[in-house]
Amino acid sequence: MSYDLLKQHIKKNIQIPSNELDRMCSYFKPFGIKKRDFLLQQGSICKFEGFVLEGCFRIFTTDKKGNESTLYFAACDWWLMDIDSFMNQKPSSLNMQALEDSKVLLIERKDKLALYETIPTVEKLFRVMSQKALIAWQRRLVRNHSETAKERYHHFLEVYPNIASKLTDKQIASYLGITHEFLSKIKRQA
Amino acid sequence: MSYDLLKQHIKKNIQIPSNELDRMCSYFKPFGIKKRDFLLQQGSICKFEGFVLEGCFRIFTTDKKGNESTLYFAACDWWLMDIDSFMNQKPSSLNMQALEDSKVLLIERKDKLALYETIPTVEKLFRVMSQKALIAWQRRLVRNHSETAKERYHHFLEVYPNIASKLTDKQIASYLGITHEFLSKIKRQA
DNA sequence: TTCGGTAGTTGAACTTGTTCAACTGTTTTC
DNA sequence: GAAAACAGTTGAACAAGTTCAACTACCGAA
Repeated sequence: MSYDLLKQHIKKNIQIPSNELDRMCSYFKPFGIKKRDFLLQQGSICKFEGFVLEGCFRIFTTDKKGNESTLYFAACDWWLMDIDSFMNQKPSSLNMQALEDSKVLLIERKDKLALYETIPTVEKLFRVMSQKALIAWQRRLVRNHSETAKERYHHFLEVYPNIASKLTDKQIASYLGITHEFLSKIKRQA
Repeated sequence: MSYDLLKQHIKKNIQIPSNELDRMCSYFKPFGIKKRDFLLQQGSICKFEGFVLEGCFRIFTTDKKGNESTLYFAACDWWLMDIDSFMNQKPSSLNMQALEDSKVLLIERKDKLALYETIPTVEKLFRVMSQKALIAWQRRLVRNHSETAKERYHHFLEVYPNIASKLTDKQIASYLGITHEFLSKIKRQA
């Protein structure tokens, strides 16, 4: 059953009565997407949030100079959201691209907003998840400031071996904030 | 009245009945702290969260190599929290130091946790605030990846002129992730 | 008021990471 | 099955940022 993973995930974050959990999950609809297709593209307005069941996504942005910067990768058990575009209904600055054939559970904006109003536990869930994400972003910044690209590369391989194995070096480089040429030189040394 | 600023801040983020707002704020206690003193020190366990009324703080961490990395500055109308240490009651990796004589409103951990349980709107408030903070951290990462130190420096001055004016170049450099010597060289060019 | 500590500047040598171009091998696509 | 597109490697020249040391100026404490 495709909702099990989502339910497990939620229960890892908060305590929730099973009737509320069922009701919440009932708004999520399964959706399949093919390798290289985009779930969201820069410039469009985000009307959903998603939870990855299978496959892998890259969430990245392209700046004025044309450089791609990868914010994060989302494999199984991760969330796909563009909070800024979703909450404020403004054009997104993010791209969400499937790196392989993938399956997600999507919830529409109106349903999500309704859930916030009708099930207080949903507020708690996303408060807890957002705070955990904040901790991770803070750690990543400190790491970027205090470690060399080589150290960051090896740390990434160590912490996300499953995700790393699905990625090209170019994608990893854009996550680390270096050129793929330099990543190639790092690998030669190591 | 010292609670006005906090109340205004909350109402900017969510809608909340005034009796709930009053009750929530009643748990916050005024606290004064002198220049150079620490509200929280690396290694200790964080038992509070705070809201800055006056003055300015620097939130930073010191890594194994002895390098300081500044996560953010908190002036009037900003929050002081170490979510990781506060939620998980583990030793903090952060320092919160007053850069000038400052006034804050502090809420104790047990009161904050009780508020989450008794006033659902408090969950919403911190969900919304955390999500806004997440957006800011994501933007900062992209900026670090796509801009030079010089560009980041000028952007910082532009966006936070009030805070920047209270800081030494050393503190700004540790926020930007560069050495203070290099910041000095940037300033010479500009 | 003097002394010690910290902030800021500068230069020279060095390390880290970029850019560009050329080349190789592997996937896609038609 | 061929052509085109993309991923990865390498080298040389370059740019960005660090390190260390020396120096100046200022602020805080006794």
